[in-house]
Amino acid sequence: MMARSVPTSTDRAVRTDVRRNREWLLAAARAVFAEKGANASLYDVAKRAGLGTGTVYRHFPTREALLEGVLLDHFEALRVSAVDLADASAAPAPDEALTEWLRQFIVHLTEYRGLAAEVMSVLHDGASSLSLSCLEMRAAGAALLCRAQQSGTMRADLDMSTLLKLANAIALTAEQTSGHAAGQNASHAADDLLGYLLDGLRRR
Amino acid sequence: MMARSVPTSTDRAVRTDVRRNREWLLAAARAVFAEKGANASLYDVAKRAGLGTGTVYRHFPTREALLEGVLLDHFEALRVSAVDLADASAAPAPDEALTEWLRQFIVHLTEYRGLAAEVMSVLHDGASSLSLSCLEMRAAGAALLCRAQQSGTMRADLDMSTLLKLANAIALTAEQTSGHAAGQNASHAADDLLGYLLDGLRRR
DNA sequence: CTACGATTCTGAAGATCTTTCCGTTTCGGG
DNA sequence: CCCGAAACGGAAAGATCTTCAGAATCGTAG
Repeated sequence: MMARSVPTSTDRAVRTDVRRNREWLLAAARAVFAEKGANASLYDVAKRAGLGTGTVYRHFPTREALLEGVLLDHFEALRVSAVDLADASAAPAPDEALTEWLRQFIVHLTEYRGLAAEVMSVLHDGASSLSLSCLEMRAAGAALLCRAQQSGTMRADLDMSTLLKLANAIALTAEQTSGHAAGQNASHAADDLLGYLLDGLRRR
Repeated sequence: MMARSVPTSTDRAVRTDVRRNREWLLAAARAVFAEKGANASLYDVAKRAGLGTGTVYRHFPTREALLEGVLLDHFEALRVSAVDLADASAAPAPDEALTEWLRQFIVHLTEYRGLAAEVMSVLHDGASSLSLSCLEMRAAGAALLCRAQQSGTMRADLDMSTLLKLANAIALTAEQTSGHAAGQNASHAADDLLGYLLDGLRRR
């Protein structure tokens, strides 16, 4: 193993203030997005973090990058949840597990106003870093879909990509439907719509 | 009947240049939206029309108003189509008629890039003028839904509002999915998603 | 045909937001 | 404690939306 004591230009100890500022920025972004929606100005994020706008761009070169930073935790939570729900020992039936996971997916996407639309416009690019950062979540979710298909309750001619698109569409609709009051209303509307959709995706 | 020869302050002959400029603006908006998407700058619209930006705002106080002007023709076409499809004499079965109409609805909403998103964010305000301007189209479409429900193929607990929101979300999703190549790809993707959705909205 | 009043048009300016840039500050190893 | 590299701050440029006051234009009346 190469010695860590000979740092090169690409391998340098990360300054403590850099890491700290990155955390501050993510926390500020979460707070501002929750308050003003996912389209809040980056100036507001910088101000809330007590930093300059230039620092935002140093850490997150684009708005998309900042969004990705905020969403990574959500994707990881969804991945973990998918793994838990797929655990054969304590898990619910395959069909219920998939339903519950999609419900959670939609809850995460309606967390901030405008988030579903942002994710939508970026999730299906393939090349986008956001797309890559959720690959593991998609894989874990795909396992749930596969299980449901093998158990015979879900259509066989349904791929994970389409399923996520439909869930995304429902999140988008639920967000619009519930007006400006986020929370229970959106969740309830989303549950109804998801119920309709899943009925259509089940085997006859 | 009141004489037209005694114009009051509120009833005055519309200047020819005003009407002409309004048409120029709508034509320019259609061209620019088709070329650069529905989020094109209003400055571009003004420039294309050979008018100043202030003139855009005189005719259409908000971006939403301009969008409405552009969409009126689309809504009317959809209303006519709904009436045709509901015509008992030559119409297809209720279920197929509704499906076909929703397909057309989605085609119209994917005409310009970004249009579905704009409509989505504005259509469900109730108070918005865009929402009002499509009331007749909604009514005509609702007749199709009602027919499908009475014929027993569609669920009874489904309202027009929810159905349109879902169709809107699918248009949006399809648009994002198919990348930047509008046309057949988007239509095809949308057809798939709509098919899945409608399966869920049908009666068992 | 011309003059007049009301309406409309223009384009510069203010406001907001995104993004870049460089002088200044800060960190942490030596 | 010193120094160089890296990071920070915030002004400024660019883009877009929107407003406004003065200039231009139209339609009518004389």
